[in-house]
Amino acid sequence: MADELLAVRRAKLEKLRADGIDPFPHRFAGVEPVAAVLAAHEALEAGQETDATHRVAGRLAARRGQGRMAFLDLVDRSGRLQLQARQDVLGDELHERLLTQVDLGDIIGVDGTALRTKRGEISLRIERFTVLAKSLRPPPEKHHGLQDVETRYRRRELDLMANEEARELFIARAKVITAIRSLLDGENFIEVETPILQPLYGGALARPFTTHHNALDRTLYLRIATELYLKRCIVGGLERVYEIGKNFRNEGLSTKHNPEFTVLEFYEAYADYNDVADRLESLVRSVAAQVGSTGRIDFEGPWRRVTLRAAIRDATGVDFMEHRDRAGLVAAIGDRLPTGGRTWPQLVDDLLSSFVEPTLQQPTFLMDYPVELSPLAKAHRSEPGLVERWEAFCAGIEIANAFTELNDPDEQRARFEAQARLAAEGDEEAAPYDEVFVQALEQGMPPTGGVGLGIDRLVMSLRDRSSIREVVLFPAMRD
RNA sequence: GCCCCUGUAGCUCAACUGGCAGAGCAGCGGACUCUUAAUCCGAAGGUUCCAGGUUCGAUUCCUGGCGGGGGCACCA
Repeated sequence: MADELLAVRRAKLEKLRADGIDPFPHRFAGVEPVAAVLAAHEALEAGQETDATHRVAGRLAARRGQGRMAFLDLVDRSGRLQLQARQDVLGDELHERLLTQVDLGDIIGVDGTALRTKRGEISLRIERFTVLAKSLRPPPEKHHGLQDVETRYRRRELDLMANEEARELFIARAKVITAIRSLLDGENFIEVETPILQPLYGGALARPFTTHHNALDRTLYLRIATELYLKRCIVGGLERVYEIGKNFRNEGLSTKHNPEFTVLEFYEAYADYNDVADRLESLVRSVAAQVGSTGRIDFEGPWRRVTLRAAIRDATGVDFMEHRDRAGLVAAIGDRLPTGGRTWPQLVDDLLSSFVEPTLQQPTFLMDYPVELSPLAKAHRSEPGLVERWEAFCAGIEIANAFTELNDPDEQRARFEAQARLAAEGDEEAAPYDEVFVQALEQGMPPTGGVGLGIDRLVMSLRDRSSIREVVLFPAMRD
């Protein structure tokens, strides 16, 4: 059957060629979005015709009627426009060609005149049409669209052509990134590009992808974060920098994790974590206002700010600051979590992810983390054992992470040494010692606040999607 | 890596307790000059994911594999 469908379309392709029609012409200039045509004739009354001509192009999505008059739906990025095909306008040959050689799914260009049909739909009467690309495979079902999740992820082009909400989502995603750039540029941030291929990875605790450079005959890593290079830009005096790009982490896939994911990081000299919290909050609020939010999350109001300590204490009764030793914390947790083999910082993280994170539906900052979890953050100005770090959550997942950046090179060196000890104990996610970065700090880095924001996760919350695969065009899939 | 669910026509979905695998859309032939999930008539379209097993008989039950979804683990 599949072969039959393909053969029929190929036969039509050959028929077009036999008739002297190029089924894959090079260009079609002067196209208007269909939404512009619809907007221009909003005032027409039912049955009213015009002499206004328009040129549109897009994919043929539906066809009604097979006789001397037919209606077709043309879809472009801006929307859907009904076309009216009349034999008395096109002539016998062209009308016949349109109805028999052109298939649903073909890309066509149309010149026509605007009217509103007796049934009230703004339409374009086809004066001329051009096949712009013959489609040799059948499109997804016209009414139900493409539902199969696997096909939607693996063959995103089919999802995009069949499902308007998929198009809307990825257009919205683009607007999010454009809005972020515009807002940061307006605050005198400069956008930089730092290496994706790195001789040493850093800036987060994660396992990297490893590759090899032949000419240099050396191992390179795909970055897991942009943090260390961006701080070197701050050391260099760029003062306000940001980067939007992919990070890569060689870890499991889940509804919240894709091995490559898009992150905004920005760093601001002379600011601390409170300043950058204010900045992130207003940034996301503006983005949400510009792009719109379809979910139940309210980005408008002030975001809740609570310490990590209080959040865990309120949810569990466990105050990790009163149990700075592993044994004490294990005793306080009791049988609520498996504690075997977990270190003290891991247990704090477990408490957070099990009992606090799922409850954080509306935007919330959790402030002040144990130093053990944060090798790049500056010690808290008043709370011993804590660092000035926050994470922002909404819809039960983390969307951002920020520090008052550690700028004391000796302290940074000591933190790296602590990580090196963890690595020696077998922790594959411990941060490697980065001497070049420490030397950069030795040049002197101003007090700095920095933020990482997960763009994929932000789009998830703005468009009410529960899987990161819904917001990544081509998510990682098994072969 | 573990657990649960899942895989049927190009697409969207059916198929009772194990008894000839069906419909809509799309496609094909035909009718139709205001349709819009167009309508009507007709004919067609299947390796039921793969490999085994049980059975007179398997889409259905069992085992294994592969893909997908969800959860756990892991992880910013």
